[in-house]
Amino acid sequence: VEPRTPAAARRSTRSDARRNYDRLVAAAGEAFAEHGSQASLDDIARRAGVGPGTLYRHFPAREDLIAAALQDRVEALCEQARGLRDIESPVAALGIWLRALIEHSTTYRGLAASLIARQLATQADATASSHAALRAAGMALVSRAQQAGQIRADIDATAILRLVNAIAWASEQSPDGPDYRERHLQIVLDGLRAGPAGP
Amino acid sequence: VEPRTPAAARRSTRSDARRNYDRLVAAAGEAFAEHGSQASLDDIARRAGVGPGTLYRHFPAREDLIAAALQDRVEALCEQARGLRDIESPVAALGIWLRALIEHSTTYRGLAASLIARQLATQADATASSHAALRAAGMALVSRAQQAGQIRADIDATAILRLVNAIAWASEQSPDGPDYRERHLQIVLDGLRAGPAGP
DNA sequence: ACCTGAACACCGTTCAAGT
DNA sequence: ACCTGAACACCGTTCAAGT
Repeated sequence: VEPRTPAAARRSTRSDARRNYDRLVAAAGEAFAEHGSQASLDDIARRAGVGPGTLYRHFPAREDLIAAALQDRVEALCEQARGLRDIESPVAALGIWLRALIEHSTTYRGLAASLIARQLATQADATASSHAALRAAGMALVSRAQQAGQIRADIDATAILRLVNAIAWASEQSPDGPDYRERHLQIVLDGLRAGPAGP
Repeated sequence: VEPRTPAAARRSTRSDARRNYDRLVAAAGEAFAEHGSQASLDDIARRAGVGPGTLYRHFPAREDLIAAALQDRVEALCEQARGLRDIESPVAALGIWLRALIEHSTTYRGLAASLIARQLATQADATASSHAALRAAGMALVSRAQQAGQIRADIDATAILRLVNAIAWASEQSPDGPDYRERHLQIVLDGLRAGPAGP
C-alpha cells in the first residue's frame, strides 16, 4: 500500500480514487458542520457513496479527515498571518490573528478538542500535518510580540496557543458562546501584556 | 419508580440497593482514575458486580455517577471556600481557590470536559446537582473580589469560572500539563486585575 | 492499486422477567 | 422495590474477496 497520507491519496493518478477522496472530504464537511467533529464516520462514508474501508484507506485517522476538510481555511489563516507581519504593533497583530484562530477552532463543534488541541498546541508530532504551518505561523507572531517586549516572555508560544485554543473550547460550553470569546481573549491578552510581576 | 436521583437512591432503605450504590461509586472511582471520565459504564457495572440496568437505575446519566464519585472532594472545596472568606485580600483568596478548582477539574482525565464544564460554568440547570454548591462558592469569591475593585467587573462570575476551567482542560492536552497550569492561571489573574482599559 | 461490504468487538441503553 | 441480563442499535475498525 503506497498512499499512506491524505496528501498522497489526493495526488493519486487513478480517477476513482481521486473522486472518492473529493467526495469524502465534501461529505465530511457537511457531516462535521451538522454533527460536530465527532460525526459518525460510517455516515460520512455513506454520504460519499463509498464503503467504510475506502474511507479508512484515504484517512487512517479521524484527524486526517478533519484536517482535509479544513485545508482551505487553514491556508487562509496562514496567509493572514503573513500579511500581519507588516502591521505596526506586534501585539496588535497577534491579537487580530488569535481572534481569527479562535473563530477557526470553532468552525465545527468539538473541533478545538479534536484536532487543534493536539496538532496546534503540543510540541510533539505535528510535523507532517497541514496544521504544522498554522502552528508555525502562530509561534512566529507570538515570538515577534515577545521580542518587541510587548508581551511577557516567561511562557513559550506553544503554551499561549494552547491557552487561546482553550478559549475556543470554553465558548462551546455556553449557549451564548461567541459573546464571551472576545472578552476572554481580552483578559488573556491583558494578562500577557501585564508581565510576570503584575501591574 | 421513586428514586430518580442519586441522592434518593443513596438514602434507600433496602440494604441491597444501598450496597449496590456504594459498590458502583467505588468501582466508578477506580475506573475513572484508570481510564478517565469516559470509562466504559459496562466495565464499571462489571467491577461492581451488578448488571448494567442497576447502574442505570442508580445513575441515569454518566454525569450523575461522576458527581457521586467526586462528592467528597466537592464538599472539601466548598469548605475551603468558606474558610477563605476570612482572608485579607479577596483577590488572593480567589487565586488560591481557583488553583484548587483547577486541581479538582483534573482529578480524572476528561473531567473538565465531562462534568465541570456544564455544571460549573453555565447558567442553566446546575440547580439540583452537588456541583451547584461548588458553583455558588466560586461565584461568591469572584463577586467579593469584584466588589473590592480588585478584578475587573465587566465579566460575570460564570464566564470567569468557565475560563479557569478551560485552563484545566488545556493542561490535559500537553504532556507537561501541570507545569503550565500555574502560569496560565497567573496570566488570567493578571488579565482580570488589569481592568477593561488595560494597564 | 483500489474498492467493497461483511464481520468483529465494543459500547450505551432499554426492558421483560424475575425476586 | 429493586435486580438481572438478554437484546437492540450504533459505531469504529479490519480484512478477505473482488475489479
